Amino acid sequence: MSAHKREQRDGVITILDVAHHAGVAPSTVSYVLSGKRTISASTRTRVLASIRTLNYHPHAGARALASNRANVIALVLPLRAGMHVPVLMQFAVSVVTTARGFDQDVLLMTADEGPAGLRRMDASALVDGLILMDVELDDARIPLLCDLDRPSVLIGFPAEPAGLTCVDLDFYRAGQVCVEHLAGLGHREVALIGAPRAVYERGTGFARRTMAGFLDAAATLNLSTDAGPCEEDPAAVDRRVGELLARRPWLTGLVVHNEAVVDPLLAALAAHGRRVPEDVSVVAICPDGVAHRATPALTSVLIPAEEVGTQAVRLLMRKLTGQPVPDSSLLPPRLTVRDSTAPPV
Amino acid sequence: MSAHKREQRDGVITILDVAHHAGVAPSTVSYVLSGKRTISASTRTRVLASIRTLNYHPHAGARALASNRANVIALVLPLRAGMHVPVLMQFAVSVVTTARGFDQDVLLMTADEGPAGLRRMDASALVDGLILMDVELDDARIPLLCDLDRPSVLIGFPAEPAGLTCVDLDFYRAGQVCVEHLAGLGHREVALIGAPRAVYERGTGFARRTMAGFLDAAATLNLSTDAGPCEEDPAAVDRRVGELLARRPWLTGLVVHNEAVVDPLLAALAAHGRRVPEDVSVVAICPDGVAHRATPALTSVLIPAEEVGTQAVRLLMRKLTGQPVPDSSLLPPRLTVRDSTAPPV
DNA sequence: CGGCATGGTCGAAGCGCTTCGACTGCCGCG
DNA sequence: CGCGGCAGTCGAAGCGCTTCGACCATGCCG
Repeated sequence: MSAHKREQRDGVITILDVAHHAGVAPSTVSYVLSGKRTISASTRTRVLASIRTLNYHPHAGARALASNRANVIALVLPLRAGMHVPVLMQFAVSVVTTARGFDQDVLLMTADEGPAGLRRMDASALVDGLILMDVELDDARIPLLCDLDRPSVLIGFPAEPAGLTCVDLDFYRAGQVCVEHLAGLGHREVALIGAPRAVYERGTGFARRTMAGFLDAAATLNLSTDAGPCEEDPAAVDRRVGELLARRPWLTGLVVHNEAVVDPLLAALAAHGRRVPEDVSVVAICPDGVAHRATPALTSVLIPAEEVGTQAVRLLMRKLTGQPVPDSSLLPPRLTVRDSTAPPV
Repeated sequence: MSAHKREQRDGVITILDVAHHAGVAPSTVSYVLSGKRTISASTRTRVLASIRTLNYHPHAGARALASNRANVIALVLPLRAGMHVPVLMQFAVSVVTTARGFDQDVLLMTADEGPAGLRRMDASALVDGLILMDVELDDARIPLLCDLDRPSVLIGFPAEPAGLTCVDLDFYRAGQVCVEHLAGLGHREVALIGAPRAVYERGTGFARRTMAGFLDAAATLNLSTDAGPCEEDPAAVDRRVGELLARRPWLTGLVVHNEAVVDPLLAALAAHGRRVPEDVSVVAICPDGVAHRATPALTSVLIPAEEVGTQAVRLLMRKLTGQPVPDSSLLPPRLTVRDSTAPPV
């Protein structure tokens, strides 16, 4: 046991160990890893081999300190009442997966910390950038965002998106598309079953925009309409349907923008003696999974959670590397026709 | 604009800035923050004041590098088929919230990276410890865990928990408790509506243990039983209920361990002409929210997501500070009687 | 054939923090 | 009255990495 330097002090392999093993300078190893300078092929392979055999992983803290980049992004995910958690998680998972593809890790922040949390993220250099979910029309986090030195991307649109980078499905257009589909089939009287009341009151963009699109399209096409929120428990859904059918005996078209309510809604229609699609056509705005798991499979506008998450990360990475980004990305809705819509009899 | 040192090079406040502002050495500031040496009250207040006015936040990377502690823990959250996402998120949120109380941030890992991801976490010193969710009886991640230098806590129990730190509700006992409650009311024929088949086949501990507890208790009490998985869509639930009632015409007690299925189950019972609790008593194993939102409010054994998450973090923090921890923490189930159980007629 | 880019590599200087040993008064005790 | 000890503070040495300028061969041009 000669005192040969202090090869593996703590079982921790450093860049120095790799450098020695490969017979090069530590800086060379660093350049191999980052690609920021040209390295001859022979040296590169040698270094990479050493890295693999020693199973070297750079120390994240050291890297962050020296390079001013943590390779971590924050995902700010408030879990507010009335939001459908499985859908939110689809976004989140997509963000994490995409981020890993860029060699970034994801730090999870819930709402509880509020503004102080954002400030802390910023100042501590724990993360390089932020992705915010569940954005409200007048979101308290937005003024803060501008103060921060770090770039951010919003999933969802606030009322005043100027200067921000936002991604989301074009919910206004989605509302229109649903109505247009029903109108195209010949329906003249349609209703929107929306998110729980709290979601609208809070000023959540996607809910309000869908309703606006729905109403505007219906007005343009001269349909009579009925639009309102809907709570999530089956009893409430049943009540809502009962009232609706009583008030609108000739209603034949329904748009539902509330994942949690899809099954209860179908049950309630059945309970009130309405067949889908023979008596009532139903269009949903939801992830595909929900739509085609239902019986009958629902004609729907897809909420492209995966694509939105991916886009958000892509945009953030562009901002981090100083590339230009579009001000906002509204993904166009696409309607898939399934078994729940048909012409009225 | 005299060249006075280089006060705020980059808009970034460092410990040096604080030290100067407070008229002390940087090490003193550090000790104020960490409390690792005694600092006089007067100095402390002065330093804290400077920190506040300068709005200083330590650089996470530098701290991690110097102290070998990142103040970040990893939350490994596979989202497997058949798991109820809102429940998982309850755990996750509780973990994040509790962690913040210990001044830790939470890094979110999904399953996709597999073992390599765990190794990377370990070697890069990005996180100090891990919390693993959705543990299977024979979980592939476990052998790896022992290799790592970092402590970990499991939410859920594998088949062989020796040497590991695990927390969870005692699902075996929960299964028993449900049966005992029904038997106590006088029911003689009971059934278990379980998680989707995939969950059992995968070897998920909580599902199997609940079933075992259910069956053992029923055997002990001499009840006839019928236990099996149940898929999540309403149609499948309805089918399941139909078969069950056909096969067991005198069935009067039902235990349901599957959040997604609670409402459809009640609907199916109604559809088959069974009133709850007059004809059939129902006990659920689920978070309280689900149980009392149902109609009628369900007698249930609570899944204490919040407490489990909190415990997991507490245990991890103890391990991180070298304090002893119990091998395993099985939380005792508690049954709350509501409106869905009654003696059979 | 001499000088000058140029590709490829090295060395050293930090990045901002923690921590360890050393130093300084000051109190209390013998 | 002197000295050991202790509370309180300082200075400096890293932690492991990136990056900048320097350096050294080549190969190429004039």
